[in-house]
Amino acid sequence: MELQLVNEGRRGPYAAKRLSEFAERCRRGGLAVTPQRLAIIKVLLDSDEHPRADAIFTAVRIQHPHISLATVHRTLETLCDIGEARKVTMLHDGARYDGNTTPHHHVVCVRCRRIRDIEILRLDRLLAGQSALGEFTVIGSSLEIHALCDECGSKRAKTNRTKQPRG
Amino acid sequence: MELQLVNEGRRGPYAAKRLSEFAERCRRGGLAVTPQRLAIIKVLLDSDEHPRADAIFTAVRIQHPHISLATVHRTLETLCDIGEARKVTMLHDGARYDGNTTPHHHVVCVRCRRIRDIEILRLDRLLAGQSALGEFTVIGSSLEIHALCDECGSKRAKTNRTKQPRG
DNA sequence: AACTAGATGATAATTATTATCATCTAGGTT
DNA sequence: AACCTAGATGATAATAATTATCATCTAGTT
Repeated sequence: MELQLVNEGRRGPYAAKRLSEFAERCRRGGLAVTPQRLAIIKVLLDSDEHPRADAIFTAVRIQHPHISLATVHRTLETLCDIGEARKVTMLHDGARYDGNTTPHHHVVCVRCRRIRDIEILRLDRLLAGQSALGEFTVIGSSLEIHALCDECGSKRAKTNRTKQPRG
Repeated sequence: MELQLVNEGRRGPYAAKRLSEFAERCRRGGLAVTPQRLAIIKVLLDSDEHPRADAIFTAVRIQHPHISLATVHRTLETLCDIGEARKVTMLHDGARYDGNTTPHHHVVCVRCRRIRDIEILRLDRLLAGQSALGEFTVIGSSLEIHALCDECGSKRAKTNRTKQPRG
């Protein structure tokens, strides 16, 4: 089978392993291992809901009533920076619109957020044959390729990584 | 070639065709053909930048100094509703995070925004062999499959389409 | 135990988007 | 051509997510 829903049953052991390695990965990333960070990664690893910051905040507050929402936002971005988490959609500084309604996909520069259209006929063909996925009825799809454009690549080489707004 | 950047040169004739059909498509969608809508679709079709609402607002204001930003936002969403435009990222009500850092993709219910992970090994293999795309150096990628979950599908059948927040 | 770079909490500020509502108009009818 | 009305617009307020600021605190080192 080409496309398949990930078996949620596997998440338990996966989360345990990730958590056991977390402290070391923080150190490797130059980050302090704080109770807040541990609590946040724990909640994130235990969730299968791809939660928003506020949902994680709510969950973490049960054990850490004094944690700040700002800390949750900051920590989630930090975790993404060191590769310990991933933002499902990275373009969250504002909605972007496209007048091209023919099937196509996008390359996005992770730094300047420039977007260009791409065609992947084989992917479109693969997806055309997939009208359902478990309990989901497929409507359409869009591949987002994360990239660094040449201009930003050379800038990055010079300047020391300036954090991008909104992430 | 599997992946290729869309040739921007083709956009001129495409935009002209889309614009010529726009009035009819509005009527078909039950929408009035207003000068504001014409101005907005024109700007969108002429742009290759996948612009934000505020950029479209700025461009449209040259010819329509009295247009409101709210109209631009509303119109863009309306155009998406009737299939005359597309939002590059549809998840714009808040960032969603994922603790699973292994390569995988997502199915999203366009109504309730539930997300589930999917595996598409063939796509991952296809992308693994692609380290550059024109002026872009590939970092990673994520396929977002838009779908309707069974629960929302049956709801939609009953209730008359309630507009989703934020779109 | 002392030190300090970096982390946190509290809160203000910013920004994108949506809601509200009075007014206006596209597109049909008379 | 004047008239009607559902729907569209403009102006502005409200909402909500995220980021900035800054005083305080603490993880990890000395």
